[in-house]
Amino acid sequence: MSGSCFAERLNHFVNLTTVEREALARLEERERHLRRGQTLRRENDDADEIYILRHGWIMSFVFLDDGSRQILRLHFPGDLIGSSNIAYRDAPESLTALTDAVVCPFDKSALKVLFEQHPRLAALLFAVSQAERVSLTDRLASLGRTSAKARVGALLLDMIHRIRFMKKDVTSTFDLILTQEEIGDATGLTAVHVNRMMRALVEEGLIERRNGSVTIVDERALSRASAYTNRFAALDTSWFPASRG
Amino acid sequence: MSGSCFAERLNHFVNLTTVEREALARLEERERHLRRGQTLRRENDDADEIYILRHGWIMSFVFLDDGSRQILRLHFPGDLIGSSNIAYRDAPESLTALTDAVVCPFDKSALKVLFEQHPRLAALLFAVSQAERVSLTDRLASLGRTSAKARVGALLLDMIHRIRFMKKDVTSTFDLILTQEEIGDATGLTAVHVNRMMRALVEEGLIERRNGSVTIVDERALSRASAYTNRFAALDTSWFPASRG
DNA sequence: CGTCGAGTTGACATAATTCAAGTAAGGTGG
DNA sequence: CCACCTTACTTGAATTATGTCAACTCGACG
Repeated sequence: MSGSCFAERLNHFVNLTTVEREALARLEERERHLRRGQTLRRENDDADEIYILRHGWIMSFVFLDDGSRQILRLHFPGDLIGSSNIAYRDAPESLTALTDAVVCPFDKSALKVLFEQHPRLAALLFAVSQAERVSLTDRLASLGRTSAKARVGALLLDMIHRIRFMKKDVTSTFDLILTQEEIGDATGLTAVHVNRMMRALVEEGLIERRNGSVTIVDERALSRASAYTNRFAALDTSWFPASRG
Repeated sequence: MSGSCFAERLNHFVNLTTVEREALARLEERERHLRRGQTLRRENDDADEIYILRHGWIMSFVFLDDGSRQILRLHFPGDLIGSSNIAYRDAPESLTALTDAVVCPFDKSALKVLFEQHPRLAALLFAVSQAERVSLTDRLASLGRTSAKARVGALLLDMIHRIRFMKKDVTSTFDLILTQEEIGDATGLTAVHVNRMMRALVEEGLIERRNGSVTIVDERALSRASAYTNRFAALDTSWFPASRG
């Protein structure tokens, strides 16, 4: 029953039944391969598709009228992406691959079956989306109320935590992937200032850099300096309906 | 079948059946009255309750370590609030009344019944929460990539649109309610700078102020200047399961 | 009548941006 | 294998947006 990294991720929170796994597997029947830099879809596209990210990293972002870009969220394997047009017919955000990537597109009508026949999965989806919401509010507080250095630090911490969540090895080193311009677009800064803040973090002994990889040297101090809250507590599944089948 | 402003709001999107209305009414059996300034719950409270806001305005916010505050969202009648701890046991955000308010608290276990017996309502809840998510990403772009003046303008526009959505009269004047300090905490600015930006907007003829009320004079220009996107399009309900009963 | 919270204003300080010029690394065509 | 591009990163100097501090007004309220 491997193959579905979405099921694998959801299985962190509840023990999926065979029937539930099958239902999830049906969302991942098709595959689409993307090369780094390739755009999966653009703002305002009329899109009925939602995607499960299987391999690689993808970012969602919007452009403002003046040409500036805001990166809304980084997506990792196991994430449900493009979910915002569960609500809307037109995509409110663009999706572009940060690395070579594989996604599984499915039509949003597939959710209908899920909600009808697998209430526990529906509840789980809902809970996961609420957790994503909290993650967004954390970023809102970061952009609204913390310094440039703290924003960059918080982004790095978020990345390492999410990487650890996927692979269980407790590493402190990871491939940055993002350019400094992209880090700026995620944190609301200019590339130049991101550069300065990264070296400041290095000078203060909080991180190290080698080629394209970053090591979190003093995670405790960095977390404090960046006002970072770790939200990787278990989901509260107590209210979920029983599984069917 | 009045009384439930939650049902009333959801009825904007689908025609609720009698059975569905009854299920929703069950979420609003209890009432709790709050006075302006009163806190409904605090960050880190162990909270099993979720609320439907019936009257008045409420804000959700977090405090950072340095004592600064970020207002995450303004809530209006018909909103589901405290929904973030559908995912978590401990509340990630505080809730405080901006005006005298009435909320209907219900235990999150009540959602279980909803997901089991009313898949269409569950789908609707999910879609509404995705729309909220998009609203949060709009704010993220506002804080990350627009000027102080634009952020204040966008907040005012968001308020007027949400007020219009509740009451159908197409007014351009509303009671601001928020202090300039609160506007600052919502937009990531200081109270002093909010003051300057508001008067700049007045001088440019975009808004007017009288006592505590604000009038949007030139909505088109203000929307452009604030990079504001109106998301009050209809929800896409095409994928919803059929209603039961 | 005095106090308090909110709004207003000016002078000054600071964080972040802009502009400009450079370096380093990787990829490509000859 | 070299010469040439291109893209990302780096750095300094000047500029601008926003924050800080402090003083004052005004209206509400007890």
